[in-house]
Amino acid sequence: MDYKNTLNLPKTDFPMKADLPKKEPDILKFWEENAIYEKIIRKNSSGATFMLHDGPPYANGHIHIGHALNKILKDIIIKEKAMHGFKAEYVPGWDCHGLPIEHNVDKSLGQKKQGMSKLEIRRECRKFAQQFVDIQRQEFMRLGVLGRWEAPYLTMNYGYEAAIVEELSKIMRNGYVYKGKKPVYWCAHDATALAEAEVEYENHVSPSVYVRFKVKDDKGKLPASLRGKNVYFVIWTTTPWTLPANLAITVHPELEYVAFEVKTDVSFVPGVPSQPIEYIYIVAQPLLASLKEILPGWKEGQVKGIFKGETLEGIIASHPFYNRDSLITLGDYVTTDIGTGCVHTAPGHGADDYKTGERYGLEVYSPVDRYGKFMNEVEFFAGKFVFDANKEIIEKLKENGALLKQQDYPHAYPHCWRCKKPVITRATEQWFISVEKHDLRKEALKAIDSVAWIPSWGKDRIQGMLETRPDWCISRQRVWGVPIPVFYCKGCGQSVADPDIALRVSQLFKDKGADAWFEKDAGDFIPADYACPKCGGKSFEKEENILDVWFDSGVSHAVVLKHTDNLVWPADLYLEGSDQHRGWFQSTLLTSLTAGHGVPYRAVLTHGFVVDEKGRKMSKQLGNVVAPQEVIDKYGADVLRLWVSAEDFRGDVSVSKEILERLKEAYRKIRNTIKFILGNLYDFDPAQGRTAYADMQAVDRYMLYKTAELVKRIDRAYREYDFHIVYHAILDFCIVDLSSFYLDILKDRLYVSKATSTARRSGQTVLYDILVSLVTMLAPVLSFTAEEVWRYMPDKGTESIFLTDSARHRVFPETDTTVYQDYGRLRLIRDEVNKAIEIQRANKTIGSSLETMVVIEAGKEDKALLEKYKNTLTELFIVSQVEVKQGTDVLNVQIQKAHGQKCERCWNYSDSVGQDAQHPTLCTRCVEAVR
RNA sequence: GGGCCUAUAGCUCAGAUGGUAAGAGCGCACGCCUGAUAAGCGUGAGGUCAGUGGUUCAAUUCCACUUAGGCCCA
Repeated sequence: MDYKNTLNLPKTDFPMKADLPKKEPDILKFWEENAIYEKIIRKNSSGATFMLHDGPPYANGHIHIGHALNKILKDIIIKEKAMHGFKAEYVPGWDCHGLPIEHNVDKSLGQKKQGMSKLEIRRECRKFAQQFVDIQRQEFMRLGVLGRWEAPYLTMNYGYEAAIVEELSKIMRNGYVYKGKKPVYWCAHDATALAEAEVEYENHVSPSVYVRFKVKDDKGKLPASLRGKNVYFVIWTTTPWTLPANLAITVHPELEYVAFEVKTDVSFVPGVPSQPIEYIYIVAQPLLASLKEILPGWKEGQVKGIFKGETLEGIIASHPFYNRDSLITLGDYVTTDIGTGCVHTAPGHGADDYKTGERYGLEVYSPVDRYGKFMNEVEFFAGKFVFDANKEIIEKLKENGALLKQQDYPHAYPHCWRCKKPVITRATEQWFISVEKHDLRKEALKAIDSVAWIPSWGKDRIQGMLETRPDWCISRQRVWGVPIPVFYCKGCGQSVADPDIALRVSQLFKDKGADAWFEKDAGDFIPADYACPKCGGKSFEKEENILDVWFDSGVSHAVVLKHTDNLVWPADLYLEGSDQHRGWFQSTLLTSLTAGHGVPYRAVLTHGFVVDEKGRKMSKQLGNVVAPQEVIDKYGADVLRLWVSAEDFRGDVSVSKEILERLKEAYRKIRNTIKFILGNLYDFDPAQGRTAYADMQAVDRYMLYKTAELVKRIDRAYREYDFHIVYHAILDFCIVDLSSFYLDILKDRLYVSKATSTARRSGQTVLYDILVSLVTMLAPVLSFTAEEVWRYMPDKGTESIFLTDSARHRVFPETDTTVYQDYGRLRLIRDEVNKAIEIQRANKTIGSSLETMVVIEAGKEDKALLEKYKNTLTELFIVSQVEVKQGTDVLNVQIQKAHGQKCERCWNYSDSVGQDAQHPTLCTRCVEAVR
């Protein structure tokens, strides 16, 4: 007789091979066709809300692995909350305006763009953005992310565009918006401002000059020994044409500066007789050596004093050819790579210069027109094109005895990407949001105190940034964006930034979007009776600038959370990469505070960036880029999701072939464990077949305790966003507690015992509870697999696993502390037994552990423990016989050959084999089972 | 150059107000099983806790610096 047929071997159709890349699309279809996301929301409609507000990715190009990381993290959180009854909506969004898109459109339009109107260009941009919204939506959905994909928020939606203007009008009304000047890259040939991304660095030879500025008033800051001498600051610049706009000289506060005496034959000064004169020059000490080589007469000079840069602050020097002061200022951007350590500063012609000027209250002086020509007010050079003026300026310096040296200087210089001509930096009128108005900076710093920053250093980071950030320049000289709703009086040029008019503009945007700005005239937006507050004029023209895209996404908290069904303001959580401390977290906070909303988020969680196995960032050059699509095609989205969960995302997150291979193995282990459990529940009906807790075997109760412990740990890890703990704890549980312990032990009982016996049902009851716990805990991470498993459950309860309430399945009211402690020790003894068996295996005396009898000599306590569980020891050790003897406190395990015959059915060795005439090859237990 | 952060076995992660805890799982090696089978089980080998210096009776754990790397600025 073939007794194998009398065993209860596992049976299940749940496949061992996951075949995720093939299977996942079917599950996606199931979710979509059955509106599972909507059903989840409906199920939780009376629950507490959990509002995670999605940061909009830029609708430009395909998603990369960083996007996948971010979206999967959000999805894990949303699903976990939803499975605990929270009303957790997820409305994804996209950032649609801005330069990068305009760029791409420019590129594809090529020459055609020249003849196109702004409206036409905007239409192209909208098309481009929409195309990538659709692409990215598909790519995000493929990751298994559930959400309101059919109605995402797009910053280019008409309603959104209108709302942007509405928010801006609130900020205007509260007095934060002002007009100022700021230097930007400017192409004099095309008469247009250029963005950072629109300049290309090309080799260029500039006429560099060393120029001396005479100290006019040292404010008592120079040593007395220098008093009455000819003291000069020496600057170096490669743009002599910016000298007419010089207002300051900047030194580094921490650097050492020297007063260097040079006896020069100043024959280059007309009218000065050829005789040595002593000059004192102030330059940075570390640069002195190289300057000695360059400047005539410096080799023989002498250091007459040395002082720190910060002591020079406030000294007044004279402009080399105008009757104007040049203030000595401090700036830590001054370097000692090249130059003199004293930096010519023209706040209207450079970014650093501008910041310094701002700190010292200097005018943003930029007397150059849109064609790069000096304005009329510029003495000597009026009307001259700046690059042509270089030569004349150098002549003027010579004339005035201010030029110490001139030499050509080849370097990389920014050029216009379109006309390829060198660009200039020129201050133009810009709109700003002031961070000082109404103590906004202080308010913002106070606000971040009330936010939970995870990890905690996120607060230090944004705090440092807020403390030093300048006013927010919100205007851009571009086409693809939301216009700044202000006007200029045609009569007097007065700007009109009126919040009420802005609100009217917003109303008009609701139907046609911001395109209305480009279709209509100023008069269509301004009430007919409106008069210029300055001159009373009644005709106006529209502002040409558009808003910084950071403003668009910055107001999403108000636009989306306050105006979308089921969403609430403020957000419970923002979750983005750590680069957003400067970006979205700040633009959100500032727009919210200035518009009068308050603090827009309760918690801000950040993740690091995806790097390779060596911790280096991904780049095409290094060839270490991992595309999410490739991972999905090769391993499946669930393995990608497992990766997201396995890594501690608070730091940088690495991905590599080995990491993915390890995760694939981990996935298979989890899957196989589940498959085994499912296979052993084929005849189990949880409604009818449950064994009462009191009737369960000790090890079963122990496992319930272990599971309860795990559940507690996992729920807490989810709450604290420690997903890598979820991963490790579940994987370890599957390997250590289930596969190599409980499941291994249980096989004998499950296979051999009578199908309906309490021994077997007790195990099945526990297996079932473990499975439900496991799969519901895994669902937020391994969403596809969990959904698949759900279909094989003995009592498939809900249409989708995400419609079940995890908490309901994770209640373990009865836990037996004694059995828990006992089994803790028993497992250690089990380890000892295994070691002893292994020695015999190595000796080739035995193969299977069932061939053995274990003799344990134990101390008093262990002996008592072993006797207590005497009847279960063979099962625990998976051996045929166990004998316990009194020994010393040092455990001694002896392995002997088991006595009796091997039972043909259960493979245990027993003296009872052969006793039954009908089944001579079976042990009594099996005879019972078979009968 | 500045701000913030990271650095424990090949991989992913634990760990300690500073001292008898340097741990887990995977991978790897060797073996067993063949009734979870492109599965399962057992045993074992892997780490100067990035480096240097300091504080201390004692540091991988505290401090400083260095190196490598990341984000944001410049």
